[in-house]
Formats: sequence, structure tokens, C-alpha cells
Amino acid sequence: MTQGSYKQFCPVAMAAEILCTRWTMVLLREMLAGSTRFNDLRRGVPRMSPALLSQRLKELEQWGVVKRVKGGEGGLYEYHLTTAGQELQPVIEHFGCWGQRWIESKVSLDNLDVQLLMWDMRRSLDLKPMPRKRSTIQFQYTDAPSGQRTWWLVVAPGNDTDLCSLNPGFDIDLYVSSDLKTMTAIWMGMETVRHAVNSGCMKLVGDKQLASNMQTWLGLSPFAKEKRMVA
Amino acid sequence: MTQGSYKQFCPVAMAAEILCTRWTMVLLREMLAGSTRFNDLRRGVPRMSPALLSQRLKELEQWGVVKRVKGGEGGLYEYHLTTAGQELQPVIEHFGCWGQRWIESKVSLDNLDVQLLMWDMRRSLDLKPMPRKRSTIQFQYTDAPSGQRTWWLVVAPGNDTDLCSLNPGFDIDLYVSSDLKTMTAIWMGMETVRHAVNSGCMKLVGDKQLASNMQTWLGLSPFAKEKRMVA
DNA sequence: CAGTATCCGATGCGATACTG
DNA sequence: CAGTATCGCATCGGATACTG
Repeated sequence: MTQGSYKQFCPVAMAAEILCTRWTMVLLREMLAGSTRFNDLRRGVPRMSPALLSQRLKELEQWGVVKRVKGGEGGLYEYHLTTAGQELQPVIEHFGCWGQRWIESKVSLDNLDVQLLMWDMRRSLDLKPMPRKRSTIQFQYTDAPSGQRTWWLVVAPGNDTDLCSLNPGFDIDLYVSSDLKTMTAIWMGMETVRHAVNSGCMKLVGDKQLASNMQTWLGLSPFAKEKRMVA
Repeated sequence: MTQGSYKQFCPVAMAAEILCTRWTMVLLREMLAGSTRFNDLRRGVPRMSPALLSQRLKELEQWGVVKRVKGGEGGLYEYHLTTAGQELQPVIEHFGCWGQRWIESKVSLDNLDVQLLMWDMRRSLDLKPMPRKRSTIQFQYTDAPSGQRTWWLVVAPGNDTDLCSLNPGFDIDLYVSSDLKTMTAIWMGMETVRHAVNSGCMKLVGDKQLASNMQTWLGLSPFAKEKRMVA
């Protein structure tokens, strides 16, 4: 919504006034995914300016969708969804499923974003098939903007997974290298690790075990299972 | 969305680019409700300018959501939802249900719009409890803008219901008069005909039968049944 | 870390009028 | 009926820098 109210009593119109402002649905998706801190939200919505993020959070708070609370430790602020906000989960989910089904994949694969991809991947890793020790996996994107070519995921049982854009200095258990489009396609469920490796688009070097079950420990996008309806 | 693309591969972001432009969700709601002709869409989205309506329809056509086809008779153009468009039905429905549950009713009742109300009511009338002859019902809104105070619904079995803003000249079977807020509240399921009449906010004069079962033949908003969570 | 302040440009879109 | 054309303003929001 660019300007003003629709002045319509219809609930669809009223909901649209709240939800259809720029970045709002994307922000809510990140909140529903679990981010609560300002800078975590920034990482999940990298192209949104901090000024606008701050403004949107305030608006959503006014609408009763978000609540700003002092976090337990350190007294840092956190943004939580209210009950009304949590009930947006099916709305966002339908949005995403519809997008996955009906928006051409080549359009999706034109909108690559390393930082967002890594941030999303970090969240969905499945630790169960991984070794029960700390593992460090290095991702190298041949075609990413300089300064964003190399990333590290440090996975340790019991801890939150760390995403680093600077070398954390640990021994690397697995080196993954591919172009950004390939990794994104895998994440979106349009491609598989096996096929990407066989076709030479992806290279895995290091721990055999980690390499062979990468498709398993690498969780996919929440929408990856939705069947695509268009080429 | 005010400007440009989100440049995010996430399906939520991509869907938002298509759906979260001004008026788009409201327009889609009207199309899902069954309107196909340009001027019918205008009536359902009265405050949207024809230029913008035309533009949105073209955009939706490009996205494969809408298809412009020559209508059977007269060769007039009609806008139909594609399969992708029809699959937006649950999205819109969730939007509306969420709005009905969580947006304060006093906000809804600040956004009164006679024309839209009558157009929506016309669509949802339930003919079964009505006499099996032509009935004309006059609605008088004491507080509507001048020129929009009086409306007529002409209901005839077998025909589409006609909505007139000029006196069609038939004998009136039932006179309904109330303020706009009362009728809107009834339509939205926040109020009942009986209660409005008893409290003096609504007057019914004419055919006893028609008056007594008005709550039945007057269909309500598709979202009226959704339980409100806030005062 | 968690935001604010400021500035300015692009453009979305509202209003109105007009056409085939 | 079914749109198009034009104009101009408001405002949204991107970029950048700064603060407690």
C-alpha cells in the first residue's frame, strides 16, 4: 500500500492495509521462522533498511501483531508475535505455497541472495545425520559478490549453529563449492545434491560421510515440498 | 509494494511482489466473488480508479493470474481467473478471516461505504425464504452522502437481482431504513436485524413476512461467521 | 547491539477528462 | 460499456551516516 487507507469495511481490505505494505510479509515470514532480535531480523531481510524495519515493527506493534519485550538476559529487546501475529502463520504459508507453485522457477533463480540463503540454511539444518562432534563446513560460491564468496557453518551438538562470513579458524570437515544458482535450486527443492555433483555443478571435498548424506542434513526451504505447476 | 523487486528468491517475497501492490488483494477478492466485467469490478472496488484497475488487470494477466477473454454474447471482454488465480482463494480467505478476527470492529465501522455494501449484499441474497414473485426492497440510509441515500433491490425468481440507485418505479414491498453503520454491522455479523429493530436503529415497514425473515434472506458477509477476538 | 536522523529521488497512484 | 491519456503531487522508502 503506497498511500492512505482503502476506506473499505471489508476484512480483506483492512487486512491488506496492515499486511500489504512493502517488506511486511517478508518480515513476518522471518518472525514466524523464529527471529526475535533486531539484528537477526536484519539478517533475515537483508535488503530492508534499518529505518524501515524499525518503522514497520512499530506499526505492527500498534496493530497488535508484534510485541516489544525486554529479553531475559542482558535486558536486550526482543520482538515477539502476539497471538494475532501467530495466527498469520497460515496466511504466510499459503502465500509461500502459492508462490512456489505458480511463479516460474527461472524468476526465483534470478533473485539470488547469498546472505539470505545462508541465513535460511543455517536455520533448517538437520543435526541428526551429522557426526556427534563439532563439524565445520565451508561453502564457496564461485560467482557471489566479492566479500561474500565464502561462508562457514559451525555445527556443534547442543549449540546453535553458527554462520560465519569470516573464517572461524577451525579445521574444515567438508568443503562445498558451487555456483549460487545451484545451491539455491537445491535449497528450493528444484535440484538435488546428487544430480548437481554428477553434473559437475557442485563439488564436495572432505569427510565422506558428511558428503554422502548432505542431502539429508541440509534441510530445505519450508516450501520445497510444494509441487511446482509451471516450468 | 511501492518500488522495485525484493530480489529475494523466497516464495513469500515473490508472491508479495505480485499480490501486495495497492488494491490488488481487494480486486482479487472481487474477482473470486464472481465479477468478471470491467464495470462490475469497478462497482466492487469503487474507490479504485479505472486507470489503475486496467493496469492491475494487465499485470495480473502477465503473471498468469487473470485471463482476458471475449465473452460469449456481444463479444464483450471478460476477465477470468486462471487456475493459478483460483488457487488464490484460500489466500484471500485467510486474509479476510484474519482481518475479521483481529481488526477492531470500530475500525471496520469507520470505513463505511454504501455503494460497496449494497453491491456485496446484492450478491449474497438468499432467495429461498423470499416470496416466489418479484419483490422490491427499498433501503434508506439516513446518513449516507446525498445521492446515495436510497437504493433498491429488485429480486425476481430466476433473474439476477438488480441493484438500483434510481427508483425503478415498482411498488415497494419492504422499506428498510437505518443508518449506515447499523446495516454494515448487520452485514458483518456484529449485529442482528432483530436487535437493531428493537433498539430503534432500524425500521422495517411493509410486507410482514419479508420483514420478519429479513435476517434469513439477507445473506451476510462471507466472513461474518468468523469469531471476533477483539472488542 | 539497537536503533535514529536526515535527505532526496523515483514513482505510484489519485483525479479528471476523454475516446471508440 | 470498456477502457486510455495526461498531469502532478505526495509519500514511500533507499542510502548513508550517526548515536547511546
